[in-house]
Amino acid sequence: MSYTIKEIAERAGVSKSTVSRVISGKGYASPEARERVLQVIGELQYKPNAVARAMVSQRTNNIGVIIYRQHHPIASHPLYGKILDAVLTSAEKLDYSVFVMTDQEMSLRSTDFMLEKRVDGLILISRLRQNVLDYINSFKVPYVMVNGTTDSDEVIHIVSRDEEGGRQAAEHLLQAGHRRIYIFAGPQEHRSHNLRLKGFCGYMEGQRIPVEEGSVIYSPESTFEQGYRLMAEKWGHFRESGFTALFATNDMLALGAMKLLLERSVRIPQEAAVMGFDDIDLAAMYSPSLTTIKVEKTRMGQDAVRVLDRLIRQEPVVPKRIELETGLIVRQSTQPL
Amino acid sequence: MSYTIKEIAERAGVSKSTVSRVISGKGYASPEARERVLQVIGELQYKPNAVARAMVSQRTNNIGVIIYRQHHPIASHPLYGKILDAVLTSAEKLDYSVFVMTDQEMSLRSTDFMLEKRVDGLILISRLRQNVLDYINSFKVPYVMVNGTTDSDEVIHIVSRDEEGGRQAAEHLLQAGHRRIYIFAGPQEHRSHNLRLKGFCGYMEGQRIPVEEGSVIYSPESTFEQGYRLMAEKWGHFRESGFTALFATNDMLALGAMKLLLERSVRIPQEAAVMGFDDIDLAAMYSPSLTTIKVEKTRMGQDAVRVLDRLIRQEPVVPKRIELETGLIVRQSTQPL
DNA sequence: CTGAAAGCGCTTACAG
DNA sequence: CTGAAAGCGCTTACAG
Repeated sequence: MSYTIKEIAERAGVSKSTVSRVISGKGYASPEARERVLQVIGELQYKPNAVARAMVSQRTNNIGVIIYRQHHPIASHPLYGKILDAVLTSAEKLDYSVFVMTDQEMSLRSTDFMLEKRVDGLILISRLRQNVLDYINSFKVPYVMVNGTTDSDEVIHIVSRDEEGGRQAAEHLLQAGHRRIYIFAGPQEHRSHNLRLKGFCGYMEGQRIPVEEGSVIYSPESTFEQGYRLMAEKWGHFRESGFTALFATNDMLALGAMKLLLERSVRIPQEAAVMGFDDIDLAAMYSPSLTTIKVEKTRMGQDAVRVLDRLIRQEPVVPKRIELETGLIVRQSTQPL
Repeated sequence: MSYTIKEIAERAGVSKSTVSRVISGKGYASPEARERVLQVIGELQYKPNAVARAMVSQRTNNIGVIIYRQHHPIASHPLYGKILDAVLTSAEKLDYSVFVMTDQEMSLRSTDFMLEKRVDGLILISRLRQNVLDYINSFKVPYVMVNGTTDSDEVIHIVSRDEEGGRQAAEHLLQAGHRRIYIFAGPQEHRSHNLRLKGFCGYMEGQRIPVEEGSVIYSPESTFEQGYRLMAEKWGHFRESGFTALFATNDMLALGAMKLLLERSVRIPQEAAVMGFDDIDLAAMYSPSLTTIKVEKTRMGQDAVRVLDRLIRQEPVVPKRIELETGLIVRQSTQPL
């Protein structure tokens, strides 16, 4: 098929060892030998076989990304897709290739795939079951968790300051004059949804305007469709109880709810302000654009790669847990045009 | 680090060859031997080293996906992200792992990566330069192009019937009573944008309502922001010339334009109907939801994997060019609520 | 500075 | 049915 180091060696009139040395740049090679080898490599468009290399060096220069999602959009997920983009870009800079797998069942299968020595390390995105984590731990592959849920202090983990973000959201709505705020809370078993709600309620309480009983609507899913359905269902309650604002623990829920409101001809933000969390692309594109709390998606992907690279190279990783700042993004949905 | 076939062999009291045979299932092994080997494998959680396997079998069971994009959203791109999702899912079913690379410069670097024998085949998404294609061709890696642009009949190629889709769009707008239609045409060097426009204009001409000079606005980009900017710029022209509908050659342009119109308090569809192309998720979510021409994103990804698998296994691939049907999706933006 | 040799962890004929 | 041997394409000490 294609050329091997042996053929390069023959054509250049040197040994395989010498060819290997000039390619790697490690070890000596006389200028003349180097010259001839490079020449032949150029002519033949020789590409070293990465598999053979990995075999001997015990390093593949591949990293694996597993995105755990129960529902459909995965690579194209507005949040995880962005993180993936950043991982791809950052990995390339460090000369890693990246395997991407999605796992809808949080099974061990995707993990096994990766553990067959195909990768030097793993980036695990989103929430995964403890048994999967235990399984991964039982092999000693370096890995980094992004936006997941774990109690272990040993797990290298990158998250947002979701609780602080929840506080920022509450603060903004209060400042905008809202007192009666409706809340759509996504799946509470997810660390982020849970902390966002906690931060929000905590701030309100601190301001002596505690969140009322019955104004928090829990949702087992955090999709656009769910936000729409939920608002359709709760619309009567929302309107009759005199709420003036809606906060959802992620943008998709907020946007779905907002669409329903718009279809009911509710003027936003005049009659109802809406606020989300994540700052997905769609938030800025919507009409009205959605006020939200920004999550550092790109940074998460970059940090994941940076930290994983250190882990792979056995360099010390300082904080086991990286927490990224959130930020308030005020847009049309909470502010008059 | 982890166990090798040699250790399994020792513990099971057989030779490496026998272990290999029971793992692969090819070749004979006595029930007793098989039993013992399987037992040891289970106890030790032995995982065969995929790299060593690839080395000898000359098959990696990996495929590479390269997405060529000049601008930012890549994995998270509303169209390509969906295709990628389908590729990931389909590949897994056929036991392939997938490398994902994005290439913003359409350079040879990403290609080189893949050509270092890391993959059995390649899926190239979006438009790539001819020189990259020539380069890939000079090696004989099997590959499939998705939604690209090529004249070569040799290239296995999956596309949509974009011209037919353009016709469907025109037909729909005419039937809805529109005669004066404004058009935002994305980058014409892209096969899809070009054909969509061609199909649209062709149908109009056939109906003796040829598209007017000056009603086609060419755009070098096909982003949401660009659609918004373009409409902001052309708004005066649009309004004063009495256009009643806008057709854009993709959803992002259409949506961006629609946001501008909504901010100018134009009632959609009563005062201006808007129509896009692609049927990205956002189209259904927007308010008003966007009428569009559906592209079979999932099917594209599935077919790409299916065809590439045949190519890799050296089975005959029947049509070199697969064209997928488009379909009209009528939503609020062209139809009164 | 350079080459012969061993070895990475498997698979695959080939004898037995 | 089973094991010894060769080999996949590299890299890495080790002599010279």
